[in-house]
Amino acid sequence: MSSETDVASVLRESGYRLTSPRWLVWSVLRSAEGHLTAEEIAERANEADPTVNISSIYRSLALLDQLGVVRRSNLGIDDSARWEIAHPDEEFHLVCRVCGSVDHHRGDLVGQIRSHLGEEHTFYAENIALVVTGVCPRCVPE
Amino acid sequence: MSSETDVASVLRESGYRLTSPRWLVWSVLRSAEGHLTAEEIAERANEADPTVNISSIYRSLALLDQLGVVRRSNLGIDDSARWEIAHPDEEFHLVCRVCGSVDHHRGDLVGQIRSHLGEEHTFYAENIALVVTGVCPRCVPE
DNA sequence: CTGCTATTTGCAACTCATTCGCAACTAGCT
DNA sequence: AGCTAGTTGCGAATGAGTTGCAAATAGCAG
Repeated sequence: MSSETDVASVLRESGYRLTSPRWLVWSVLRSAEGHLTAEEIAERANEADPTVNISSIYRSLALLDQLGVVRRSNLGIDDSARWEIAHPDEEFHLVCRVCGSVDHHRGDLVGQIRSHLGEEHTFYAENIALVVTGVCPRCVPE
Repeated sequence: MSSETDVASVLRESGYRLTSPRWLVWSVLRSAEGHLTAEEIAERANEADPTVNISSIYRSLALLDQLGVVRRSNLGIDDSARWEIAHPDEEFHLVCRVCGSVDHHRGDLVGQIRSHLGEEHTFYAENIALVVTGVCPRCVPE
C-alpha cells in the first residue's frame, strides 16, 4: 500500500498514465494529516510545481477516487468537499464543532453496521459514510 | 409534533414570525415522502403560491434547520443538498446506487454509536450522520 | 535513442446551487 | 388602524466544480 510504486501501478493497470498532477495530488494527500479541500491541495501542489492547474487537480482527484486511491468526503464543515487517502472503511469521522478538528476513528462499528444490514435487511452496503459531529475531549468545558 | 401549531409555535418561541414561505416549506416537506432538493421544494411551493421566491425557500430552510424542524442532508446522490422533516436521529439513510431510492432506517445503531463514543472516547456526539450507499433488496439481481 | 499518437494538461469560459444587498412588504404587537 | 422590526422578492454576485479545445507529454514501437 505504500508510496511510489502504488499509484503508478494502480494507474497503469487501469490504462492511465502517471502524470505530474496525479503524482502531486497523491503525495500531497500522503503527507497531509487530514482532510484537504481541492483548493488546499492545489496550493500545496503549486509549491512543488507552480504550473499545475486547479482543474487538473480536480480531474486527478476524480480519477484517483474512482480507482479507490483517494476518498472524497463531505464533513459538513462547510459545503465544499474534502479529500484524503483512502483508508479501509472501517473508519469514521469525528468532527469537533468547537475547534474544527477532524479525527478518524477506527473501530468495528462500521463492520457491525455492514453485517447488520446484510443479515437483517438484505441491503448490500458498499460504502458507509459515518460523520459524527459534536465536541471533542479537548473542547469539553471543565 | 404534528401540524400547524407546531411550526408556528416553534418560530414564535424563538422570536420569529410565521410567514408564507416558511409555512409552505414546512407543509411541502410534510406531505413529501422523502428527500427534496431546494429546487423541488420551490417548485411545489409555487403550485400553492406562485410568488414565493427560491431565495426565500433557502432562507426558510436554513432557519427551520437551525430550529431543528427540518434537516439537511448530503446523500451523495449529486452535489446538491436534500431536505426533509427532522426526525429523531435514531435513523439513518440507505441510498440505493441502482434505483436511486432513499430509505430511512430506524434502529438502535445510532444510539449504540452515541454511547460507544461517550463512554469509551469521551467524544460528545451531537449529530450523527450515517449514509449507507449500496444495493437495495429490490435491485439485487436474482 | 527518436518519433508517434492517444492521453492529459493548462487555460479560460462556463455552469449551477446557494447567498447577498436592498427597497418594498407585512406580521402581529400596541 | 398604525407602526416598525423582521421578511420577502428580485436580480446580481459568489464560488466550487466542470468543460472545450489547442498545446504538451507519457511511454510504447521501432
